[in-house]
Amino acid sequence: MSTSGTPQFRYTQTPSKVLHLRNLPWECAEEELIELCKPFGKIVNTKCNVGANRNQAFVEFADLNQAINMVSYYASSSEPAQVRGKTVYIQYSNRHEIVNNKSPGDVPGNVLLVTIEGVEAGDVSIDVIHLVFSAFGFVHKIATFEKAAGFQALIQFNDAETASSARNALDGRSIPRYLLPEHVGSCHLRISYSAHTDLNIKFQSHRSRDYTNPYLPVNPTAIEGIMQPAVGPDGKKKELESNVLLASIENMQYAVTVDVLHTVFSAFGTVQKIAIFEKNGQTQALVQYPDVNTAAVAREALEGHCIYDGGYCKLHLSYSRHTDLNVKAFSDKSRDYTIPEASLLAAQQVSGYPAAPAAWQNPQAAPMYHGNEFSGAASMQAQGPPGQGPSWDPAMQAGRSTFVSVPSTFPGQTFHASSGPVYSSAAMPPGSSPLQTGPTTSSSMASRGISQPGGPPNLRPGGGASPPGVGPPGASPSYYGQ
DNA sequence: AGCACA
Repeated sequence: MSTSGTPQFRYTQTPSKVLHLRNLPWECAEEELIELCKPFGKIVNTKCNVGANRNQAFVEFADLNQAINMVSYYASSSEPAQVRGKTVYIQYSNRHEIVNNKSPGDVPGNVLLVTIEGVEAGDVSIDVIHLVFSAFGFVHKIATFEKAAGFQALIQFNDAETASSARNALDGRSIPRYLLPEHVGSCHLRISYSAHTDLNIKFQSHRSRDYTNPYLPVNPTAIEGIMQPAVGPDGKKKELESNVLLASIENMQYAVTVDVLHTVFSAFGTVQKIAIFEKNGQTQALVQYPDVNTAAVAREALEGHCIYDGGYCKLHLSYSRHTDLNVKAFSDKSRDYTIPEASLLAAQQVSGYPAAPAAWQNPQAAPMYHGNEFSGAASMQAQGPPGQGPSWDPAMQAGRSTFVSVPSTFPGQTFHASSGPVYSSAAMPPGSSPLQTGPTTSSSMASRGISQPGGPPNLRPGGGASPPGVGPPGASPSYYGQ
């Protein structure tokens, strides 16, 4: 009649799908465990390297009878269960399921996430990575990128077995010295599994490769060497122009939203895409125009100007190396205005989907936002529980994104309806009302018919000198049906 | 050789 607190009698545990294995060799690999147990049934979960000595493990069978089969087999067998020649002691676990067994990175898959510790991105070429990992099988695709964790690569193999062999052999090991530049000290590989099954490589470049598709276009802006700054006739470095501007926002006392940027930059032409991200603690944004000329005009006009009065949110503009941003169509940090309104609205009607693990190891962001500009985007790949990534992206459900393979196995994903961004007036600096006309504040925005819900910028493009040939930028975006 | 994880 005892309900709780009754100690389990030592040697008469009740049968459980979960078996407790002791006296395993130190850091016994999961594969060895599975090898031992799979003759008795389907293994649904394992936990290895348990205990202070890391020589215990748990194995969970799909069916209780399978566990019973294994225990009773070895109970009556003359040959004890063995791993690497060591006798393994098997009992029913006193629990009935293995819980919290694996972090996402431990769930085997055909794509590896490799962190190359102790190197700069430039130290290890994609060819070296390819060489190292090709030892274990045909490498289909590689995408490299930088983020807080360091220089990382996604390596796609044909199957999980191949990926696993590469992981087992290389995790914690180093890339051979002769493949590295002299100045590189140690260089350890930290390898886990990616949740992805197929990387979406857009270009062959020094950052990404698709070895299955030799006809994939070479990204002219992403090949090493081409990116060397051109030198003008005067011998000075000539900045490469681009239709995409990189804006650094200095003294950002107030929130700068996608909409604010859209308003500001639309004064010079159609803004196609915007992405906001953090770089070294500073907010930056990429703003894409259809052509270089428009970008150049915007750059000239806006450079050094402040979005808000009082020297707040000062813009510094340069040309990005990107020519076509690959951004989430509708998030709080990015917008793709080239997407037809209808599809956006339609996308927002979609409901009932679990939140996508978003950009968890988003391979798309990786190759597309290479370089220094987009560590912010890369940070969306921050390792962590899937499903806790950035906000749900309607575009994914709208079928526009083909790159995310949403693992259906992650629990705890909740759908948060995306009702569109809400721009609180807190984003607007006090005393910087758009309607206020001050020394540096013109009413040009209002006269252009721009009315932003959350505090339109005071910035007057060109300091009063409107760029030639630029008309009213049209109504503010109506994507979110304001 | 004797039960993890929160």
